[in-house]
Amino acid sequence: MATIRDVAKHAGVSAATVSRVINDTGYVHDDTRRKIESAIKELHYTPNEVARSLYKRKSRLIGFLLPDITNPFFPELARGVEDMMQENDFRIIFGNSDENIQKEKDYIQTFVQNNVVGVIASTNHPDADIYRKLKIPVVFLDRTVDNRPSVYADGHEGGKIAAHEMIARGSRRITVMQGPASIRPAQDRYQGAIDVLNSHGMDYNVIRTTSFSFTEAGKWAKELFERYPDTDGIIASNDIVATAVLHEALRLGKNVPDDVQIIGFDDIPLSSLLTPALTTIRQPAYDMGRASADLLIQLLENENVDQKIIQMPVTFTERETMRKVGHHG
Amino acid sequence: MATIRDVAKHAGVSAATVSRVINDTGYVHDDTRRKIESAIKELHYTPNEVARSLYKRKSRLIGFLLPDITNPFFPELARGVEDMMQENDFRIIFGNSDENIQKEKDYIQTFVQNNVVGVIASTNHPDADIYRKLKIPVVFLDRTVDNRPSVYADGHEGGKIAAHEMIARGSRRITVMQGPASIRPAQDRYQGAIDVLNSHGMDYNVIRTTSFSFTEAGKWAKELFERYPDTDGIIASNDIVATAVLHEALRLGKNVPDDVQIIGFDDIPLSSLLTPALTTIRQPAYDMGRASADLLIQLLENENVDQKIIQMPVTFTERETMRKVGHHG
DNA sequence: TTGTACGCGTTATCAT
DNA sequence: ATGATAACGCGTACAA
Repeated sequence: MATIRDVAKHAGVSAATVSRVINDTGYVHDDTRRKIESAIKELHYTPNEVARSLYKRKSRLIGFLLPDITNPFFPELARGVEDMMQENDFRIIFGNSDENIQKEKDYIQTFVQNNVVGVIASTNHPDADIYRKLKIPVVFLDRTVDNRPSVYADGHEGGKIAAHEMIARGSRRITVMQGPASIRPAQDRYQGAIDVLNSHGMDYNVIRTTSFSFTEAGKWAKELFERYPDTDGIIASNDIVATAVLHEALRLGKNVPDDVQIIGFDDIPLSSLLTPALTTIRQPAYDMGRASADLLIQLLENENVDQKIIQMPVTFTERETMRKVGHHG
Repeated sequence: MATIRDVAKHAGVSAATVSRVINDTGYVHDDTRRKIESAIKELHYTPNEVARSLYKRKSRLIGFLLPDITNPFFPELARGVEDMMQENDFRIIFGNSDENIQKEKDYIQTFVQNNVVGVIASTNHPDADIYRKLKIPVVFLDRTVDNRPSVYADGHEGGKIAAHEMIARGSRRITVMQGPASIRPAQDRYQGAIDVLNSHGMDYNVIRTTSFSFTEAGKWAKELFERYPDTDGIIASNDIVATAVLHEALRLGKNVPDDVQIIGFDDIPLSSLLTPALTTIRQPAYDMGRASADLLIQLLENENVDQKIIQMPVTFTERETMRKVGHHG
């Protein structure tokens, strides 16, 4: 790899002058500029980001922490973050935390050791010391705390809509799947749903689940129909669980949506390809990713960011696992 | 952030001695070691990786390039890579290439600028100059070329199995979906399938597709049944397409697998949750990711790696979109 | 066993 | 308009 000194020698100038043309700082004669530029090309010189980072005490790297990229909600988020960062010449150091606080700590530490200028984190512990003590901007994605910079969808509203539609389309023995207690968005959805259910004086059942994993989703679906075999409406904690519930319902010979209505949350890409296609509350995952990256960049540029907390709207996405309004038995 | 000199001052020694205890290199008296260790703790000192990287001309970072993390096959792969790297104290700089050679170039360049010690790439252009000229080890994941280090599944064999099972279970008017011409694994599967079909003297139809995206999968599914309404067996290029085909078949009132058998490729997590559950050729994605990371680490540690090309086995995963052997009409 | 001095590649400051 | 030089934080010869 050629260094700035090699270029300087090649062009018959000093390293300082080369630095000036690279960074477009200070004066430099057109002729020398041209000489330097051609030297750069000849030697295929590109600046060593590590040396830059050392001197400036900041890099073009940002840290990005996700619970588990294997959960289909997150790739969309990640893609949004990555695209936006890429467009702004930032690179991403990426890690999965498995919601494990120790892993988070380790990652954050190495992020700092690598001079990242900011981090985007989707964590259950946004109020942990690691984050509070960080001297670089942090944007919390999909989860939030106090009034620290965050981007997340309106889960509470989503839960309300889900319950509302369930009732409007005729379900009367509704089961709500609560989702992991440690995951804030899951609880928001749940709370929104039961708020509406309660305010309508409806009776309902609750199934508690402890993860969003594919492997366990089937288990809860089975449990659900064993405990509440005559439930006629299910508000699932996300699309994975909803998919498992749909699968189990069909396996039991139930007609969806005539016997049971099902609604999910997230709108992951496969939801529309299910049969019947899954009705769900959509989160704009990709846009959330982009928005979080955008917010972080603003924070970096230190503009007085007016909007540090961005709550994205959630939309009822009507497909085939719920009946038409007014068309229920 | 405390520096090594701060620690030295605090412990009343020189920076060199501190460096010795950190890296466990050279002699250091137990007493001074203890003093230094406590100084490190008090100051919460962690070494600056950037300075290290600059001095040693190598980091603990590796570059990881994927076509699109949004394609559900890749998160598993990514998770495998990340887990293995994490266990070995490497961090990952991640990018999506969209199969776009220019984007790949840009990423590889910035990887190099950041002193990554190696890269793992899933690319359609493993023979491109950028990779040939790289002076650090590269492992090609899911795709391969010449005899450069790679980890990939046996797509050709997978295609053969798929065709074989289709025939064994009674399909006679088979349609093969070819998948994007630019994607090597897609062509391997296709080739494997038609090899078997041809050797059995079977007639078959081909549908060409140009991407693996969710949005377009439905389009090809429709096209398929319009052009070949009486096909009774479909070998899809991957599980996404297979899911779309299944969706369309059911929409048209066909019985799967009695009227049409369908087989996918990959075994993405949702495949088993479809109804009927998708029969498919499984690639061990997570293990492939791990294996590629392991291979890269070996390459990093010593040049003489015996097994530079790892072909992983593919397995027929029987579920519900194909009939039982011998039970066909 | 420990310290000194230098270099990794870059940028900013201060001369010229 | 350009160059010399110091500094960013660390690790390694080499000296002591």
